[in-house]
Amino acid sequence: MAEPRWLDEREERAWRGYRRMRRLLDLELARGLTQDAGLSEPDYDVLSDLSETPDQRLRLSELADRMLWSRSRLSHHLTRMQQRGLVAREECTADGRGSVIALTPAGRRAIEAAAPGHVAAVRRHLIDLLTPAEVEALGALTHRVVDHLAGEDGRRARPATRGPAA
Amino acid sequence: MAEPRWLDEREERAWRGYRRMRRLLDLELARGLTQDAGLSEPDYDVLSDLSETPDQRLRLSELADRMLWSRSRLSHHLTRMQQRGLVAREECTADGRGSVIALTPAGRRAIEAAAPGHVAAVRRHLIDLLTPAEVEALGALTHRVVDHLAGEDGRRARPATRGPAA
DNA sequence: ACAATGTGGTTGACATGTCATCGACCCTAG
DNA sequence: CTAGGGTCGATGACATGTCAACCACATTGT
Repeated sequence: MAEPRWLDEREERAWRGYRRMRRLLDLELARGLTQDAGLSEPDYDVLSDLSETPDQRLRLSELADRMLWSRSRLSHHLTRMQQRGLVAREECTADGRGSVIALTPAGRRAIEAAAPGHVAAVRRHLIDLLTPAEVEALGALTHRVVDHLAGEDGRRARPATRGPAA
Repeated sequence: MAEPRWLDEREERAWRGYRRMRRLLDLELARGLTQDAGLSEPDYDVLSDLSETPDQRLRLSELADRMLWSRSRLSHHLTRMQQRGLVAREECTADGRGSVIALTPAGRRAIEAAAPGHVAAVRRHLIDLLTPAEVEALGALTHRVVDHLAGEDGRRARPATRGPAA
């Protein structure tokens, strides 16, 4: 691999734009969330995924898989959220090792309070700046990349250690 | 703000896709970098920005601004990179407070060794999966978002404290 | 039944990022 | 020239994420 195909001007522009957008958008959304809801983005994601579930509760590993987090990270984060009363750990009847994470009433209140402002921010700083065609293209392109990464070589890219690669 | 405009199906798809892509792509690129160059993504970014500069050196705050990092974060990170011999801190003749960050020979070797593989990975996992039209669209859309965030309300979204917004 | 092995989750040590603060220095007004 | 106020960068305390064990339980084969 002496000389690879470097990025041409357009590709470079897309790549740099992506990185910059990533950073700025993150800062802005995080700022909004903490400011008017006292939540971090990770907090929001956890609460959001939990609240979308029929029973308001999920096995830790199920939640970790959905979020693409390592179990370790999630466990640490849940400990902190639990101390703030946003979630609760329950025993798993089906599997003695397991841990079921449940949204508490306070957690539900927090996500319901945060969601409108957060969605509005996502619109204001991203979605509403795009044409319908661009929204469509972004959806298509990101899903293609995700499928690619989750497929073929995706086993290596997982946060959790699950690969049969030893 | 009782009931905001929630995201419709397409918007939701784009937003979720973006978040997932973000996470998976990051994991994969970071994995590649550490594996075959012993660098983290932040390391790579620092070295990359430094190496693109005519003199291989930049003022700390100039570098921080380009990277959209806080000076504090950069200072901490540079301390670690300095200990590994990748960069050096030099005194700034023009401003006694200032600090000039220089790429060391080892740093240059590291970035040159890492770049081909990294670019190849960016191609393999992103750019080459996109049609030319999508590359173009991604460039356009990200830049529009960046301009929006860096402009109007961008002063608030900066990592460094610089805004006259008090 | 029970050893061997695998999996779910937690934990501690450590790497990294954030925030507030500080000392050193620059700049401008008087 | 010098006092006041700002900026540059470093630092310490703390929040967060990663990695490698580890324990408890489940599962499998015999």
